[in-house]
Amino acid sequence: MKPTIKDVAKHANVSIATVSRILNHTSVGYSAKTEKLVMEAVKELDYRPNAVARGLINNKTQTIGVLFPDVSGMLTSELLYGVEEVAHRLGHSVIFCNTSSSGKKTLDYLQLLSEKRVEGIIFGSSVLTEAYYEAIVAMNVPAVLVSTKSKKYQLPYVKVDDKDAAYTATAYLIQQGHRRIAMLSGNPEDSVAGKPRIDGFKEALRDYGLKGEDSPVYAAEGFSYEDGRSLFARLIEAATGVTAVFAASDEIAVGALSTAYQMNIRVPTELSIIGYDNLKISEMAIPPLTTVEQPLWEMGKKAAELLFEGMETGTPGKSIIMPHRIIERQSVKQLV
Amino acid sequence: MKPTIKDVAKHANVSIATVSRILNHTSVGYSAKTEKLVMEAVKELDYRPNAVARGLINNKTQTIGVLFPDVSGMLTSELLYGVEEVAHRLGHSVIFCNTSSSGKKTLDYLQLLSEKRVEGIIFGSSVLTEAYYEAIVAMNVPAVLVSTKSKKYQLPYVKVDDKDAAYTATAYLIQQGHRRIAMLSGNPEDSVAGKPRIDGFKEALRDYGLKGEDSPVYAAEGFSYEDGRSLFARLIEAATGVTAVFAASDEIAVGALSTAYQMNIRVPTELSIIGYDNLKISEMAIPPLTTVEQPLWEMGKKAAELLFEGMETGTPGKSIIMPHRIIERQSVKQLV
DNA sequence: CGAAATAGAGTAAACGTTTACTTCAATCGA
DNA sequence: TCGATTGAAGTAAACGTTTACTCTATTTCG
Repeated sequence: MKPTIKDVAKHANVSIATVSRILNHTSVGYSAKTEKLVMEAVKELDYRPNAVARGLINNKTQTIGVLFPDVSGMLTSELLYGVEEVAHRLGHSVIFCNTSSSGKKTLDYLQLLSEKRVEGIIFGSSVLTEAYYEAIVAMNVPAVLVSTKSKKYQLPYVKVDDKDAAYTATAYLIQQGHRRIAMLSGNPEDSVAGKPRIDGFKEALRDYGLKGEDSPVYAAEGFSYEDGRSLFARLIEAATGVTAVFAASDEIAVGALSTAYQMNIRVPTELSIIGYDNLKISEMAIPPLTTVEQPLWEMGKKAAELLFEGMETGTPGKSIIMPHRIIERQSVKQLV
Repeated sequence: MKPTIKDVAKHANVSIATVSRILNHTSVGYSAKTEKLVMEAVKELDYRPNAVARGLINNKTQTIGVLFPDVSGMLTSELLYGVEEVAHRLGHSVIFCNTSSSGKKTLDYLQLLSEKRVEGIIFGSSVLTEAYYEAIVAMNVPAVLVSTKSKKYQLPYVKVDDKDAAYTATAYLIQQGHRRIAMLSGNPEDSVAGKPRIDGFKEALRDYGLKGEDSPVYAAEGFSYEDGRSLFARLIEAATGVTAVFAASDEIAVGALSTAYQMNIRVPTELSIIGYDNLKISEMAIPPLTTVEQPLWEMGKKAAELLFEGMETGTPGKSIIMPHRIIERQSVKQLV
């Protein structure tokens, strides 16, 4: 069995209260001499305080829960790394929960996290259902959303403005001289990454006086590479005279790139493509993909900071809209 | 404050012992009538058992720790998903620790996990130093290595045989008719992913009677995309008459692909490339990358299963060599 | 010099559970 | 009928800490 504070106390011939005070660096209550004695005993026995006992009495677990759907591992893993970094810096652990986009698993996890008495939760990249929200408020700990938001329920979020970012991407294409642009969208039912991006696309079209008929949007079920492939095939089949495409995710863009290659359509010579996310793959694509960046790592960090702020102050804190920007690489051609 | 078992007991007019028995489905010690009463009180108060109190008395936290360096997020995130899946299935939580390949951070985390009384640990994708090993045995809980191993220290591991896999890749190239093959290696000092792959490469060369001078190996510091780019540039500069290259990681392969594209070298027409890992990017590459697969998800699962087995039986369990195989895509050309 | 202040250290309660042990009433068998 | 058995339920100790409170010896100061 692992040594307990009692063993240390016995070993150093003091009371457990004294040991506790020394270990917690309570400013008062012991002499330098006994401190040395105790520290020696600690070394000797290789004593490690039991965090669960501590947690019980302090009512603090120094642990947060993070829930992500497994979708598009690249996106979520960057977010995760961001939150891990600040959690670690602040002395907290993170329990990682992969929801697999399953309602049951999410609810299961929320229950579990509640029992484990995590002090905060970060919920990422999927839409917040009523059941989730209820479960979260029932836990009575701060929560923050990352890369998602909810109009209906008041939880602070950190994300980029999807509509804005889509607008920026589209406007960029237009400024490069494109007049007929297709959008390859993810699920339009998705109220956070689906619809808003379509809206931003259309708004840019309108603002620049382009006609909607010339600039169709094709929508898929999700935002994956496979979706990108089939979306692109549909686009080509339709033989619209489009010169550029705005993909709602980098994975879609890369899928498009890939089938373009197979169809012998040269990018950007014959067709320009802009992505969305700035995942690592966009840099690695051939040609390197011009895309709109979401600062994922920073978003993870900000979300965690927001959460810890909430945990300290007891108030929710303000949502953060993260800046997005175009990363110019080589998949978009400037038209004369 | 959250309701405790006492509140439930009071509310149902029974003792806390009874509540506890009912909640734990102890087969005996209460009537159906009181059970119903208690369950109603639980509902009413929305009571959730406090896992930390439970953990204290049972000496079980139902939690494992997972340590990964952040290197190449794609690789580790797949592993992570694998372990998460089985951990969840078995009712355990996973504390995710990103070591950033830093010795200090790793040791910090090991200490923390020890204090949190995790019941097992999974250590992945980096070399096990003496200090780590000591820290792990000091915790006195089972541990398993994944995607790494240690000759010196006896911990069970699950990984593919790197030398074998490199051999397979090289032999494949040779069978496709290639006689001059370059290897783009990661860090040759790396005793798990570096040296063994080089050894496998050389052994295949030898076994098939090819001369080492015709088949140079270029080595970098790491296994990244950037490394792949510079490695490939060096290869071309050297103007060896090589017809195929074996890259020690998919990221290296994709880096090579990318600079080949820029240098106007057609793959696989002019040059064949085979990768290693079978990350998602290899499927997305242009052309789709032929590579040797490591079944990462399964490796994560196996590692977790091995760990839980160890936790139950109290004995370390047997290491597992996972199968590897060639995934044929389009980056390797068959020579006449 | 003696009372008050102070510093060092110990005692014990509390955190929310589980569980061995006890108590009590009802049922059973002879 | 009565002791033995059984089943339901309660009591209290224990898990490893923290901390309010207490005690004692020493220092301080008028």
